[in-house]
Amino acid sequence: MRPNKRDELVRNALQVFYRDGFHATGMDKLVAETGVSKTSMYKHFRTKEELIVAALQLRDENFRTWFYQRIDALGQTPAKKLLASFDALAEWFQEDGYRGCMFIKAGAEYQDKDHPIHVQAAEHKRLLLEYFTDLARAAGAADPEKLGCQILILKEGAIVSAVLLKSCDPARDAKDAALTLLKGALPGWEKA
Amino acid sequence: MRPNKRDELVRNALQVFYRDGFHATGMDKLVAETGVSKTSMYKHFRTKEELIVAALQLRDENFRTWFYQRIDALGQTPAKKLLASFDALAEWFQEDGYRGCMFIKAGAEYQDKDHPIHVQAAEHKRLLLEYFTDLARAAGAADPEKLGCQILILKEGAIVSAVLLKSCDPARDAKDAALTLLKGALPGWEKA
DNA sequence: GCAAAAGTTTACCGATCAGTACACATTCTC
DNA sequence: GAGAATGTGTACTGATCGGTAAACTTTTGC
Repeated sequence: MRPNKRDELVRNALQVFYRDGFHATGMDKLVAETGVSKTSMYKHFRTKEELIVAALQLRDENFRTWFYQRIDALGQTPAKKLLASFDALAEWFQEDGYRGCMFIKAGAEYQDKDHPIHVQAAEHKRLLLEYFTDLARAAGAADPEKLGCQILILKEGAIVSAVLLKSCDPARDAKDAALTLLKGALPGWEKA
Repeated sequence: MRPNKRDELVRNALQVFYRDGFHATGMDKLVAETGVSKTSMYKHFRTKEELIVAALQLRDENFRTWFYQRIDALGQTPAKKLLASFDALAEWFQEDGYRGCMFIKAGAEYQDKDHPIHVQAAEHKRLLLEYFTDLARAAGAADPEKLGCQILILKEGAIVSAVLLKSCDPARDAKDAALTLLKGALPGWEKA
């Protein structure tokens, strides 16, 4: 097991950054919480920034793998998969440690558009947009770019609302909205 | 001019927090950028946290006042006002200093739901939800709570997407989505 | 079994963090 | 014009920030 400690470090650091935020997490806290010595950390990553980027890359991989798998399991056709996205989101929102989207938070803490961390966050959203757009195209939408973007907007809005609102059910309402959009965009398609 | 410096402090601190973030903004930077001495700051606010809460209260007042005014100017009926929200958002997104929603960022940096800063952010979203729900009710929606929440989800999603996506136009796509939702929710209503 | 790679502990660096103490200046109220 | 707010600059606290140095221990490959 050669690249062991490095991966373990990134995996554990990811949890801490997600739970506590980026600026609020110091390297000393990471030493305490990951069990990896500071010297080792700086042997693998030259700066805290590089460690954050690595954590975001892992998060992107983990999240999209999980998300796509749940969608495939919950929806059988492209159109139904677009809808099923929101069922997957509902499952996520109910998890104990749910704290919103790590990439929205990364973009919020590192706002400079050229900053590597911001770039990494933007790339995650680009990949999701591509995924939804591909599904919309496969479903036969006349304007898959627009429908894909709208589904993404609903997803991001639901994620934010699930953090900051207590009096409504964003996953359900976003899903219903998506259903309405699908009915409008997919002429020959009715009823989920 | 009695309560002068305090308001000036909050007004300037608001700009810095919005531009640079909360954890990333130290009190010394605020001294340099607001021209208010540290001693004075701590005479008005016992902690940095209290200053942030005051800045968020001002931001809430400023933003909602501006937002509601633009909506009233751009839309004449309740339904058209709901649509016009996204025209107002489009104007905001195009501003030079646009850096997303300050309350989403506040909620992202202070994730504990009981934290005063998080509470303040949630309150802002609650007020917006109430506003949209009232408009949906006035427009004659059968389920104004749901429609209001969906409009809010579209708004939050557009705000986030306007920060992290470069290849699409979230304000336009969200507006089109809102139009589709309105057509579905308002039986006797057609064409904006 | 041996050497190199990878990891560890401990102590440290200068800078910055939020927050305070104190002595002095300005301004408002009456 | 006196007293009370309200403001200021400067210097400071102890803690923490990101990052480094050096000496030591464990694991790994061959």
